[in-house]
Amino acid sequence: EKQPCMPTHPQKPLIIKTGVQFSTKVRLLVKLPEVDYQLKIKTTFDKDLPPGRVNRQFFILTNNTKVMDFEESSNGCLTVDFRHLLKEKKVINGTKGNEGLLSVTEELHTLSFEANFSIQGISIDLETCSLPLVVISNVSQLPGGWASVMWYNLLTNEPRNMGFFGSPPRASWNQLSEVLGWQFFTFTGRGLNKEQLNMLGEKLLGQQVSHSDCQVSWSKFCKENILGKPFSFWMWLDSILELIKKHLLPIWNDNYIMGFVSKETERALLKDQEPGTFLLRFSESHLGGITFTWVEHNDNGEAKFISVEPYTKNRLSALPFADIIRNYKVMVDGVVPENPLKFLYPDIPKDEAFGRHYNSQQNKVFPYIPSMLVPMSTLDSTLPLCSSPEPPMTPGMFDMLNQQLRPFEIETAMNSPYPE
Amino acid sequence: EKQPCMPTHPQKPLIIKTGVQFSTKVRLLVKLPEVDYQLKIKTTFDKDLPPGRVNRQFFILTNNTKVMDFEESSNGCLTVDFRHLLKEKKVINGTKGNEGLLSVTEELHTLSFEANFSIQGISIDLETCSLPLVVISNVSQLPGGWASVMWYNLLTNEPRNMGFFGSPPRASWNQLSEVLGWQFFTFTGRGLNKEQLNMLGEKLLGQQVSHSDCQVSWSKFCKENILGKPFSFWMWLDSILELIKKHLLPIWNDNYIMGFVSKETERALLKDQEPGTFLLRFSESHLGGITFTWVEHNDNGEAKFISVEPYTKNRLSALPFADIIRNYKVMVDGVVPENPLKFLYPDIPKDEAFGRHYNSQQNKVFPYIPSMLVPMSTLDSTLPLCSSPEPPMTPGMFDMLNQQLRPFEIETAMNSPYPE
DNA sequence: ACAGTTTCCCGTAAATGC
DNA sequence: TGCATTTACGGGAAACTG
Repeated sequence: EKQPCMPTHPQKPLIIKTGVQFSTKVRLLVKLPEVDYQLKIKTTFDKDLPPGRVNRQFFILTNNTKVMDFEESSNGCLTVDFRHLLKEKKVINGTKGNEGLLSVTEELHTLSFEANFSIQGISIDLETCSLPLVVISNVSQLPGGWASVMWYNLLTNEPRNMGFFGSPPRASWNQLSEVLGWQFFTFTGRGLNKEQLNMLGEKLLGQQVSHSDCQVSWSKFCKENILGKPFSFWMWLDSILELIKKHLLPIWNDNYIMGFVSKETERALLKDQEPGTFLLRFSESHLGGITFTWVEHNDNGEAKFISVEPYTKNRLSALPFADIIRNYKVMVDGVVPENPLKFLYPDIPKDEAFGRHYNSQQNKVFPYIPSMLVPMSTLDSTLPLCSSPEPPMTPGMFDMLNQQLRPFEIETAMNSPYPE
Repeated sequence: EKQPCMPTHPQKPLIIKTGVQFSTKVRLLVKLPEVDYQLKIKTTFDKDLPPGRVNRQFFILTNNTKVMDFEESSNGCLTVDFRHLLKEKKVINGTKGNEGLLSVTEELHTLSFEANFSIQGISIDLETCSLPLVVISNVSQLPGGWASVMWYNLLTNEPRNMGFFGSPPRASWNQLSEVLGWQFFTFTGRGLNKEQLNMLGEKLLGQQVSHSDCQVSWSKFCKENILGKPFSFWMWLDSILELIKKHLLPIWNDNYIMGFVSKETERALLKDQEPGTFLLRFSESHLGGITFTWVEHNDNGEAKFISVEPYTKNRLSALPFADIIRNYKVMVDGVVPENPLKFLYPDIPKDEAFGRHYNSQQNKVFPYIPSMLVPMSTLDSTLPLCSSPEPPMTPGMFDMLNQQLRPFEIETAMNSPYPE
């Protein structure tokens, strides 16, 4: 009879952080006739869970009973807000939970809600219970916790399979890619297009004709590190999500960040473009980084690709990315610096794409002359700095890429270059 | 018999922040013969203070009794560490404290320590009490709290005059300037020299032949805003102290920051120096800012002084100050930029002074070319940007300044230009 | 309305546990 | 020892409160 809406973290329901307030909404779906008495809701954490089933035990610090209020907006239903803290109960953990392998963010909990009322002499007990919750103690655990919530809700309809992560099912790439697109759509306002998802699928599963039916394990998604990197696929992807949210939102939403492109594809795309054509790509080697790559041509007409060291949140909070693109300079042999970035791929003049995000931060404070930070790379032309070896490219791949990625239709110059 | 050492904030004793642990040391100065029993110390907050005397009431959250331990290091004395939280007691504040005018950081509190033991059948009570404490709820109140602690301990020897800030005495500039110098010495490792203190005295008291015997009121020191500025003298000075601690420590300790110089003095000093001679000065218009001023000469030989927009902690955490000085460029009419900073006043070549603090942050990450931030000012030579009017200078002041500030003796080039 | 004050809580660093 | 997890708390911002 009651349908609990879940406690919320900033936009991330079903995750609760210890020591931080959270609120819960319980909606009574039956309409009680003439409710002039007060309906008390009692909330319990991990009510029915046998101790030892879970590694950590928690309790609700504040008063756990609240009286329901009428709420106008929800047409006659009753709702109630809880607002309380959660704190770990220190228990001498004799028999440590069943799964020593599970991490904290894989441990599932629940909130139970109970109410009792009597109508015409009949006592009625109501009880309901939340979907599985993840309890974290620091925001640094939020990505992991959110991965669990996503995986659970993607792969099961069971209301409370608390042992879910004891043997988590696999997800098909079809399912998973849809969820990943949703993540971006929900948190930034723009999802991922087919090409971007393809790159992600390839990163996760290797080169395949079609990823759709490939199965992705929970471990591969979130627990194992990417080969040669000190982070997992989801940690990497989430770091980019955070980077967009904090530093790249307007540019991302204007669809000016291709973002997820392999270095091979990048080269294939830029190869035949005008010198100074560039695109924006997220770093695959570092968490939460974005770089630009532009194409130049040697004297003998050969294409050369140069990428700048990725910018991370620290750098970007000193200088917004649009201003970096605007003012970026390369100085060769100490000669007059030049901004090598001319056209956003395929051919949008830089200022046309980013002009309205420029931040003319020239704040005139009278006796002083204004000063700004200019991002700059210094090259020594005697050193072949840019001769990074071509990454391996499978035969025929170039054509495939071309086919797959070419049909970008630009309607007006202000339009996005990467339609979905 | 007991001498309490005080609870500590990061280097700031006598200030306690609610919700944060603090520790206290109580030393028993008498040596007890054969103490084989345990001595319990009970700690009470604001023990004897009549309620209503203070606006806010607090209590110690954790267990307030602790058993003394022997401590080897303090030759046979007994010491004990308390470690507990302080939380405001919510009181329906019927009769609000005696002084509605007092701010939170002017409200004084105490910690009392009690112990009881019996020796040869005689029961002995010991009791002692801390110096007045300030309780704050956020670090943003730390500067104000610290000002109170300084003022109290500078101007009274009374162990517990809780109403001190009801009518706080004045300090002579002699006393105060000594304390200010100590502050810098204690928190940075380098104090303030006579010229720097002179500038501060002038800022606080106006131009006087001698400030020594001038009286500074508590209000002028810490409560009233500086004329035309939205902050008080101490808030301004403390913001600089923080800036030094976080971003300028080595340069400050090398004595390369003149820092406290009036604009008049600055011009007088730079006037006859080589073009490109510069000095470093703290901003008087903004909290926690540092700028450099350099001298150039017009075609007609007239000296021109240019100051850059002050750098604050945000800018400095993107780019350390030494690197700003190293790479700073001025671009006039889009022509090849040039670093106008040549000699640190009076004549130390820039790289000699700051070279060892340069941060060659060129981290080569293979496929990428490194990028750095270059601080740059752009000027349009058609606009007379630097023609800020000469600040007023009293007659004869120039000579006085010259006399007063000239005798800088430079022993070697690596030596500090501003000996104390 | 507003300023002084407190609360809230992210995010880094340090401490702790295993 | 190293890694996983929690605690600590500075600092910016929002909420509170007279």
